Amino acid sequence: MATKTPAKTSKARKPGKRAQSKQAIRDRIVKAALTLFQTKGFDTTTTKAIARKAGIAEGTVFNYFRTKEDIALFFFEEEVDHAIAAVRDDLRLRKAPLEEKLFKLVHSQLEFLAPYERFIGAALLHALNPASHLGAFSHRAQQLRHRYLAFVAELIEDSSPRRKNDALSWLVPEAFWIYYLGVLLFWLYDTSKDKQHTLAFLDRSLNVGVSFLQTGRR
Amino acid sequence: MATKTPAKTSKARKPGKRAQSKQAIRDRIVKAALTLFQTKGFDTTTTKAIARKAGIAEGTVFNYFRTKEDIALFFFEEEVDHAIAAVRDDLRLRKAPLEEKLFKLVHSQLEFLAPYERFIGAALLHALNPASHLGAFSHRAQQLRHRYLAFVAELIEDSSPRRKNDALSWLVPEAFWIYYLGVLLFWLYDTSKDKQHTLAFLDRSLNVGVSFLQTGRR
DNA sequence: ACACATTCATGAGTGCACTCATATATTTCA
DNA sequence: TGAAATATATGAGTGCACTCATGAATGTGT
Repeated sequence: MATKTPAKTSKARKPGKRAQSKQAIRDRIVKAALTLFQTKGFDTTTTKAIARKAGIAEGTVFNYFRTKEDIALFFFEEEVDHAIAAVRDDLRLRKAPLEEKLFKLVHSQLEFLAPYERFIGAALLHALNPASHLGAFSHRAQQLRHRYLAFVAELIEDSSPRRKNDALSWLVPEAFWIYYLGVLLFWLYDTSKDKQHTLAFLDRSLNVGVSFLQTGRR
Repeated sequence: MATKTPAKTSKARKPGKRAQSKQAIRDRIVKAALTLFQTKGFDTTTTKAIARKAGIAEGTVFNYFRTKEDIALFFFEEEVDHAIAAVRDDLRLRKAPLEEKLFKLVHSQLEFLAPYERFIGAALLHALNPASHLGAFSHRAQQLRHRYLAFVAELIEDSSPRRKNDALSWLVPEAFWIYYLGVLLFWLYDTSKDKQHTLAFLDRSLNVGVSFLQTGRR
């Protein structure tokens, strides 16, 4: 059946059929799940429905994700990685002031999330529990949050060096996290064209926040 | 059958049989649940087992608590109320410095939690998610957290009046919350006699924290 | 004391996330 | 190329939290 002549020379050589479909199925699951989460909500979407929509058996879902929540988490991992990369790879930002970097960071996130606004709304409710169900991502969720905040801390550190031992410094990422959740809420309820109100709010509040941070610190 | 002659005079009069057993059953459920949570863990304790231990049918559990998590939440509500009352009712504390009030608050909590150390450990893991499962208490949990932090804010406000509009003031309860979780962790792993290390840590850290708070603020 | 209303206990039933033994497809190696 | 080894798909099964129709117990008005 297979007209394949794999020239498996030395060691690492085989983007074989397996690896290919593996990636494809993973994507199909995530896509199907997100569509359903978006239209029916997280809780009311069954794993059976996800499997059906993805064209696979129910059990197969669990070969790719340990739990239903992990599927959603995977999405947020992509979202955070995407946003961090967007800031890292923007050379123009290299020597830009802190508030511009943070703006780009959050803006990238919002862009990524935009197509799934309904789902995000539901997810956020959970995540505010303060840590329930969807926020109850259990372990990887913590890691993700940590990765995100570590990046934020890195940006801050780059912009106003030293002062690491400041008694307040560990609070700043916590505060940013709360701020970020606030922005998300604002964004969700923002009915202005292209979410312009959110962007304006982001711009202003970051300016105020950063300048407060730097004044209070030095 | 009933040899009862209820002199139902005017309006509000009847601690009837109903209300009595209602309270009793509620207590039986909570007690049974806590014992099981403590010995077998939260997740591995089934509602059926709770019902059996409480001597009632499984469905009855759900006449008293909407979810299994609500049972645990009820326990924490009692815990917080108890601790707040302990501080409020201690007249000697009325004009004591802030750090003493906070000490009493947290100390009361730890005393209350002591018999269920194992369960707390499990619960804390969940609650750190940052908001998962047990922390996923969904709504009442938020209210509880809010009630607790509002009381803390009240104590702080009493001790160093004014300065309400300080840009940092909203962060202080958040910080205290994180601090409190830290204390719990410390306490859980504290093997010293009567948890003396925890108490010493509490004492010292509250002194430092409060004085920092007041210096930084005025 | 009797009927009507209300509250509550009951446990079989439901739907769901997740497991597992088995079948099937892919890769490896001679 | 074929057969052993390995990775993956499958869907009936499992255990659990939670629901609901029923009936029994308690409360209320006469």
